Amino acid sequence: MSDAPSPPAPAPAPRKKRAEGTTREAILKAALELFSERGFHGTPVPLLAEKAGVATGSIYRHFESKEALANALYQHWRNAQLNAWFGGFPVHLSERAQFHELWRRMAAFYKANPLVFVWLEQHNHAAYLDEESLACTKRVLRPTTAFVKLAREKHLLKPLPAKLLVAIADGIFMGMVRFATAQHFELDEEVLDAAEQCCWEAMRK
Amino acid sequence: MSDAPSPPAPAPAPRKKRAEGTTREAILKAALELFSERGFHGTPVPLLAEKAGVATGSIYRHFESKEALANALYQHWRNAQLNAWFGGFPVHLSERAQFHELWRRMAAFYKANPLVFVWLEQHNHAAYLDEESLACTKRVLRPTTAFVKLAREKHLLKPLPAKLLVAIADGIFMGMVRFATAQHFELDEEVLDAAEQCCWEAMRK
Amino acid sequence: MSDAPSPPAPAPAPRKKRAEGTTREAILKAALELFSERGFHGTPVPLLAEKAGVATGSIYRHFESKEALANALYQHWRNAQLNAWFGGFPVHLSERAQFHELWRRMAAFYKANPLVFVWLEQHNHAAYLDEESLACTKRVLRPTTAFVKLAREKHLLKPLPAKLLVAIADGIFMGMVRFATAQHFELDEEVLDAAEQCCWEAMRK
Amino acid sequence: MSDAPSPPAPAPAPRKKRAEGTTREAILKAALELFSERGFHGTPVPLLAEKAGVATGSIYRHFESKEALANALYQHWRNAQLNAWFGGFPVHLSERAQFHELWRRMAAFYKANPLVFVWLEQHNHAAYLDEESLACTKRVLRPTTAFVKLAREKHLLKPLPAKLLVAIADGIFMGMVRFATAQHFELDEEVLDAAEQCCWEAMRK
DNA sequence: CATGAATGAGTTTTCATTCAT
DNA sequence: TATGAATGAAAACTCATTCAT
Repeated sequence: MSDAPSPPAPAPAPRKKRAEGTTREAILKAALELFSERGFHGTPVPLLAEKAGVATGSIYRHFESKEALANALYQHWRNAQLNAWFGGFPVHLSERAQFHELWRRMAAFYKANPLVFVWLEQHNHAAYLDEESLACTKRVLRPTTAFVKLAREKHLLKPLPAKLLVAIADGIFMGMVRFATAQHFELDEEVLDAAEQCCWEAMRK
Repeated sequence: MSDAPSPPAPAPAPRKKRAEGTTREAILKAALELFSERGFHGTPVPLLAEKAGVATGSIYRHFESKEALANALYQHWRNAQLNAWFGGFPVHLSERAQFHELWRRMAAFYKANPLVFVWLEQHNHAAYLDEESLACTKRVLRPTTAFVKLAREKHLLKPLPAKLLVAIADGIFMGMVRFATAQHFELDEEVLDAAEQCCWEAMRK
Repeated sequence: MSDAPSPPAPAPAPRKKRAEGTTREAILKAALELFSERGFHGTPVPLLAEKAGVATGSIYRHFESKEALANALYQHWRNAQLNAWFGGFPVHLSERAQFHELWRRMAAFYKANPLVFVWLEQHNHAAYLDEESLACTKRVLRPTTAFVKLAREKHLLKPLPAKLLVAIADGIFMGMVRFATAQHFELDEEVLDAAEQCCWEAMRK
Repeated sequence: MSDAPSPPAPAPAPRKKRAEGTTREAILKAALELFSERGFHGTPVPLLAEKAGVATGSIYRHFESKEALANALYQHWRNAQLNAWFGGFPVHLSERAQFHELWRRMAAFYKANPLVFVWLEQHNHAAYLDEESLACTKRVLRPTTAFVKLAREKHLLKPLPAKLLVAIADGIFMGMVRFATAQHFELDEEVLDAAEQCCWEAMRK
């Protein structure tokens, strides 16, 4: 009815200026590190902000919600992956050579962004991923499946469901990555080539 | 503030009667379902209690904490897995036959407890796992690695690090499972055998 | 990828036990006082909890959200008002006597719950009120309007829209209440009767 | 993190040009609309800025704080009201005629600024109003009270406290306004005259 | 004088855990 | 041993305010 005490004193704030888009990038970078280390639900936003070197509130200036941030991150990296794996792919090569090229690209992408691979694979079906994120996942799977189908038609690969072959290849790559991860993220040429050979022999007719 | 007459009977506390040990199991069952679906941090204890059909407080009668519950669950299933995979294993068979046997057992265990596989694989290095849980993981890995080493020594498998071979085999199995899950069909004999063959060819010299 | 520090230590908590329904009542009481004093948006939930003598979290055990609390409060008091104004109303009396009776009841209700009247009137169209709350408002208006229509038909009141007459009467009552509020909530018999007479003369033919 | 090339042109800061004083007025206009619709605490400054078509920071170029803005707005309109109600008031007329004139002026002011009336009436004792704002309120009340006292002395009005009579008249006016608002029609002559007559009969001896 | 990203305290809400019954 | 209301610290999110440009 009458006078209620006004809030204590709305606090000032030191300022920082960053180059265009830098804040967003910093947040995405921190999110990748923390999400892959501790999981989505295991990562509090303030921790994320601290790691990104920004204030908690700034997160929400760039992303609608924590969930939206996770989706943006997911889509960003799925797209980057799609590009790294298939951008300007040399389709004129023989199937075996194409496979080699793809394997190399996958490895290169992993080496450049070791956390990304782990995160993408582990959070495939997380409840917080939206339609668009799931669509991105499919977009990456499509060319792989197409390639496998073609090679299978040419009787180079086993007459198994293309998706099964893809799943197996993916599994082998993931196994190799896990092995590398256990060895402190070192993925040397030798292992890479060996795993590629394993994979090819797993699939080939 | 007072227009509803207070209820005449003070409602005696309902008490649920359960067979011995059943409550604990109901909790573990609910935990498995929820943890594998939503993750550890994504699963509130009250929800867990509801799914288990017990009161929230009852959880703490059976487990020290949520973390302790997760570890108990993890250890329970790692041990079950160890037993299912290697209990009374026919070590007298040929390596190829042993591999076949193992593959079959892995599949059988997966079919019997599909969620377990998913959960165990995904939460390998989670922060909430204690020493004992990690020890359980190693205990499962040991016989597999030993088998691979032996077969490799006999020049049946490629001369690669045993851990890499194991990781690859594991990856293929996981790929197969994912494939089955994605296609919404039971892991049938055909796919199972095909994947086994792929796996063997991946590893063999 | 590896061990993230588990949360600091999830804090214990002293307990309190209250009679059935007491907590809810305490919350509603505190909410009435604070909402009418500082408005809905001007009242932080922790303050509300403190005033109610409960923990912040307890609010959410009894109400879905702050908004739901406001609606529950609103509906509670609108219903109480309906009952106080019209419960067992002596419809056999003359119109003038009925008006007197109603005026007395309105005053009695105000005297018993001074804050309620103010709050109900001021927050009539607040954005946070739901369907049911608005329906409650209408339910209170209906008998008043019906009474006015009847008296107007008997040529006791001016031939004006019933809703206008009701609005005017309501306005006078509110004016009286504001006057009383300014005088430290004292609403003495004299003022009450005088205002009643004013109101009747405002409406009568 | 880096697959999009940074934009070629660094985008020069857009600057809005407005006629002198227009920005301040745009802010006040937006504030009136939002404060009367959602209340002071329910209106975020960024929303206000958006509605006013200015940047958030610009608000603080024209007003010390949100609270200061509310007070400026309040005072602005209380003064406007004072002027509209009593500026050059024809004090030579008979009391009844003066009352008619006042009623007309009140209605005219309401019609010209419907939101103002609502806001002024509802936020009379809000905690964020400062001394000066409250003084403005009193300044509007003074001539009304004086007029009522005079008329009462001349035995034209009931021998009641002047403040009660004023409160009643105010209540009737508000009731009329609410009625018009609820019926979604303009305050027409007919209703206006009828309410005036009601009000006079409520107060007159 | 204008801008709007950045800030961090404050707000709403959740949830692991306790304990009187 | 089971219950579930109560707790309060921490989570997600908001917003008044500042300041580099």
